[in-house]
Amino acid sequence: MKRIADSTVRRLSIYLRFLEDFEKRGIATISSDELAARGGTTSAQVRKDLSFFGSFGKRGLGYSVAELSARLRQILGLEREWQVIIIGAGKIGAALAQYHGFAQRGFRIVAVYDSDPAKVGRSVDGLVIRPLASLPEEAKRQPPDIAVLAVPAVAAQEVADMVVKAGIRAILNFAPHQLQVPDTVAVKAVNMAMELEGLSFALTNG
Amino acid sequence: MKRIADSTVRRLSIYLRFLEDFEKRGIATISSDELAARGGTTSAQVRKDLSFFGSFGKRGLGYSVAELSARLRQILGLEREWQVIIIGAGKIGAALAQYHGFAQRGFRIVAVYDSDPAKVGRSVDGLVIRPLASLPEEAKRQPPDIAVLAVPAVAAQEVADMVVKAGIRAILNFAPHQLQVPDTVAVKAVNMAMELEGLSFALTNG
DNA sequence: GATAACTTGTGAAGAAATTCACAAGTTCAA
DNA sequence: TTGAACTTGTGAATTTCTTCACAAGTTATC
Repeated sequence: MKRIADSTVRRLSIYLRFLEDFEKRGIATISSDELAARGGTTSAQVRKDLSFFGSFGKRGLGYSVAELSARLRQILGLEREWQVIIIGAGKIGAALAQYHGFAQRGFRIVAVYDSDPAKVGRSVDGLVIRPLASLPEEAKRQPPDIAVLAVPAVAAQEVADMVVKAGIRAILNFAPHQLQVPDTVAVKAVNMAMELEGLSFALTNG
Repeated sequence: MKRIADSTVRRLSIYLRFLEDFEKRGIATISSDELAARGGTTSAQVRKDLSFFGSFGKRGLGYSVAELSARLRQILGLEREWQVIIIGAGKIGAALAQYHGFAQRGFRIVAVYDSDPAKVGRSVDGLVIRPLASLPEEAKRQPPDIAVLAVPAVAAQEVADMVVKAGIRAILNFAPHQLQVPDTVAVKAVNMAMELEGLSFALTNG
């Protein structure tokens, strides 16, 4: 398949969210124009994005909400459940562990790790915090799909190396540190400081 | 000034982080090549990004770490302090309020709001949670620069409208909801669900 | 069944972002 | 002073992404 741009995948995610909204409200069909209006894009963009994966609409009518959202879930790989581990049981890590929005969308948090002996053994939202050192062993027995890194910046690279070595091929990084990983590993970064700086730039140069 | 791409601003943020690292380690100069290697980009990209704002380097030598980081801070608007309010004192909101990394970079959290009477009056990290209804009045007296939205998706648009009406011109949105705001208002979204779906896509189609 | 009003899917055009490639400037050593 | 080794800054080329524009298909109405 032709390489799909990151921006396209992000938009598919947005479309899916709207479609699920429409589904709940019992709306059966939707046009690219309506879909675009909500997502701050254009109808041509919507159609182009979808066209990479096939043609799902009916001319003159639009898209079946149920069908398109099912196809998007399939495209995004959301038909299965993903096993997620959280590394770092600090403020952010604990908040993530307790946030149930993930599980609702098929991302099941199966373990929380921390390297601080004072935290190991405590529970977060029903999950006992495990020692980080046990990750390699445990990952061998039951390989997680995605590792969420909620550790301090200085530790991030080291932990990422460990995660990669354990065979995990996707990382969601909350640490404000640019990770170096082999390109067989997918990384997404959530960098709040960077977003704030983007706002600062906009306010300054707007 | 020519419009600066979002991607450029994000990279400036990344460069600044490295430069601060180098500054701490007492390194005086750095080449675009070294800067690029850390940020997963190319030296040409670094030079092009910087060229939008002037020419800060010395041929044959590179960039002065101290000078370039000062210029980047200036460009990004980080020379002043920004007043930030957090709306929503749930798990995420509370974690953000307690995260001191923001303050270190000049984003000072001045207030936390929530609409839940059960939460109002409690403290988070030394800040008393205020009733959301009092925001318009308080914003008049002391206008915040940035509002961080950590509210449920269903409430996000309503809260955003309120924030915009209160004269705030920058929003960092943690709610998984696409906000509609006038284009005089800058919005950045941190959407963990979307990032996870991006990873899911990568794992599925990688 | 004819017409009007929609809407999709997609090549082609256009715009935007990235990379190339090189003149020009700097440093260092002999 | 010369030459070798670097490195920047930037037009031009290239690649990538977005928008345009329209043929072709669908539905509704009379």
